Amino acid sequence: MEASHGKEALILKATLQLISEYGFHGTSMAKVAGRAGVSAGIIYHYFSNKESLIEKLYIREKHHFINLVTAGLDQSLTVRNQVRFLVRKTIEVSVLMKEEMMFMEQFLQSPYNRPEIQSTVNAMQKPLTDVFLRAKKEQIVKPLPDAVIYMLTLGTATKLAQQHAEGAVHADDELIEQVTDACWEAIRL
Amino acid sequence: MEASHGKEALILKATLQLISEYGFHGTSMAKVAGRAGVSAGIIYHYFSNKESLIEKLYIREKHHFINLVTAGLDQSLTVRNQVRFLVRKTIEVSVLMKEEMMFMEQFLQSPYNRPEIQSTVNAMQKPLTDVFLRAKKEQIVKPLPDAVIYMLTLGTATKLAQQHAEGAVHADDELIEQVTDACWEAIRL
Amino acid sequence: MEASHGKEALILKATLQLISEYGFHGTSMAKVAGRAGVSAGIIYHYFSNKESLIEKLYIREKHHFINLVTAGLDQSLTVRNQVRFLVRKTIEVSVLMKEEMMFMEQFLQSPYNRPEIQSTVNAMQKPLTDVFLRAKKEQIVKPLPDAVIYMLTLGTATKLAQQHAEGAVHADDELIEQVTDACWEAIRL
Amino acid sequence: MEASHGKEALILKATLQLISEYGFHGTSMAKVAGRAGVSAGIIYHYFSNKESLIEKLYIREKHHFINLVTAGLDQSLTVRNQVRFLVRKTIEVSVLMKEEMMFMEQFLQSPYNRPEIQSTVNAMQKPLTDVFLRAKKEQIVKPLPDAVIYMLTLGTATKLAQQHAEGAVHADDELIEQVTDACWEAIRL
DNA sequence: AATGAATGAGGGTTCATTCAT
DNA sequence: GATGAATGAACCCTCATTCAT
Repeated sequence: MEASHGKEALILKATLQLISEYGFHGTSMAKVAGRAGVSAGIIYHYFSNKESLIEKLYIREKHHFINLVTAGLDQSLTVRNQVRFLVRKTIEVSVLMKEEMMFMEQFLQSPYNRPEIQSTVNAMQKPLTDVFLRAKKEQIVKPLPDAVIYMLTLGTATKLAQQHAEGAVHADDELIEQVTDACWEAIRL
Repeated sequence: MEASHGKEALILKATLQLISEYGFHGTSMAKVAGRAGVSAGIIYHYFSNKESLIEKLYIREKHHFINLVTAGLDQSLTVRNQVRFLVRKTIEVSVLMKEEMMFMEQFLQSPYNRPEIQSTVNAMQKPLTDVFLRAKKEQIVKPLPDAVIYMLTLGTATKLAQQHAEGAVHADDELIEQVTDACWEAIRL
Repeated sequence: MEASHGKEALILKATLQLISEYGFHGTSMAKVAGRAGVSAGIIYHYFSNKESLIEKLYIREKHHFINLVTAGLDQSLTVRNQVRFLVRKTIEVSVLMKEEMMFMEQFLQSPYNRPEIQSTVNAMQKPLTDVFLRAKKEQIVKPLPDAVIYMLTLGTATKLAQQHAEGAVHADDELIEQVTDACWEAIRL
Repeated sequence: MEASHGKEALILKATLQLISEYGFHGTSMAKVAGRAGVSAGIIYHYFSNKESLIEKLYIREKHHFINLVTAGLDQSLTVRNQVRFLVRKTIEVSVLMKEEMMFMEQFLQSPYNRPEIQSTVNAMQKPLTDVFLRAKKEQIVKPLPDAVIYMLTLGTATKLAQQHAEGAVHADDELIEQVTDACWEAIRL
């Protein structure tokens, strides 16, 4: 019963791995099939084309990522602490989901990215962005454009995980706490 | 002698434009030749292959970028103000050099990037990184790993320019000053 | 027993429609299955392969077509009027059976056509060709090869229907009568 | 000097042969390359894609065909005799250009055919169609739609050549004369 | 120095057919 | 009888690179 969907999952997993390893350019449908242990043709049974395969993978991974980051978000905390929670969690989850993060970063700069996709993602991110909006409304963070606020916090968090993945730094608990501090200092009023 | 370098420059310029417009995947050697107004074959007279062409372009643009950012760096300023100068200048230059920035960002995540190239770049960046090292030594910024310090300042500065290029924000003088502040707050002790 | 033939008929009908709409090249077995509302696999229960499906469809449609054209052929008429009857009827039926005609025309020029199939068809056409043979024997039409006689009459009749289908002409009763005249003039002695 | 164009001609020739032998469906670009003795890639240096290759071939062959048919058309003849000349010549040329005729016939029913192409062809055919228009104006042929007139003459002429190619009849001088007669009888007033 | 024709491997995709269920 | 997932060969096309001119 889940065997029928097993193949679709294998294809998605293989795509994720290959793109994180070799990039979009180095990931052909034939390689995906090979890594997934299926024939090339069957991919088109589950996905209408390469673009659709990659889009669906992106949406799925982004969804998963957001779920992990917002899981355990405690609304009874102060907004300040909710912001810090989200930054810290973004780093932690990004560090753990190395392949997924590399894929998602690459996607953003690939020709597969389209405004409609980011609209979909923005809608999914609402639970997350709401916290930052509230912080701005309560005037505990600077009155900067939303995009700048996210860049200074979640963007930085993601970048730290990238540096960790590249081996440039080691993101242990202490460093994660320090960077969470730094992000907060960047936006606090 | 100059004529021959003229053609090399045309090729590099065409490559830069095309990659910033269409990405690596959408930039074939034939298109480069077409845009540069030269034959496809002659590219291989100046560059041994596509990889080499793109590497040389990256090094050249990075060099140019660093020169522009560090130009006018006043050693008589306080270290704090030198740091702020570099952050502000990084934003300003990045905003002006849109195509170059997009190319360099794409390069970093492309399969053309290699550790040796980043070593070369790191050497070029010494005048720039020295300022940050001094700031750390003088204990006016947090004792974070160098990579993290750069990420929180120059990385953020670059990212702001990207957002500006995408139209997500408008990087006017006021916003540039605010983000420079934010970066400084992130790393100051 | 009837239910099973119902599915076979659906498949044949879908094939006819699709080929008349999109041609042989644009008609995949998957599309046939979709249009017929059956699974792709079941087609191979009724037909051993695509070639066989198309052959059977051709024979069936040709048979149907000949039946319609020869229905009502009155042996008590003069041979001249029997010939004219057949020409007129060929035009009329062809105009009405647009899809079937387009399919049969395409079949003739496709790689699915084979001499054996035309032999089978020729046998079916005997009631029709007999009239022309008698006309030749009675020396009321020119002593041309049979194939030429058919070409000048039935071939032309079919072509008129094609032009009608393409919209190049409008085959109303008057034009049908005129072309019937023309065909007769072409072969009469 | 003509060597550079030699390859384009080889490709066109190979395409013509293969389509006349195996039809559109049986003629892959790889087979064309093989038959022409060139690599598959070079075809796209001369033609932007398969569609363009086939279109250009069709236009070229049609042009050639019309030139041969109208060559030697004597305006000092009576219109009746000019019509007969064109019919006879159409048969003769079609019989000689077997491959070209089969290709052109297949093209008409292929998905590569488009209204714009037929417009282009119609313009080329003007010297030919003008003769028939004059015959209608002089009221020596029936007042039938142009398309029907062409069908009854040139269409039939072409069909005879097809039958000859298939071996159904042998189009010798006598038969050609007889069919020319028949076509004339079909349309004369 | 310079051209652009030529190659051939590899790209994404389609499709007739098979087979476990 | 019936399904539709699965295969794999073939399809059209692109591209970095080479080489005769």
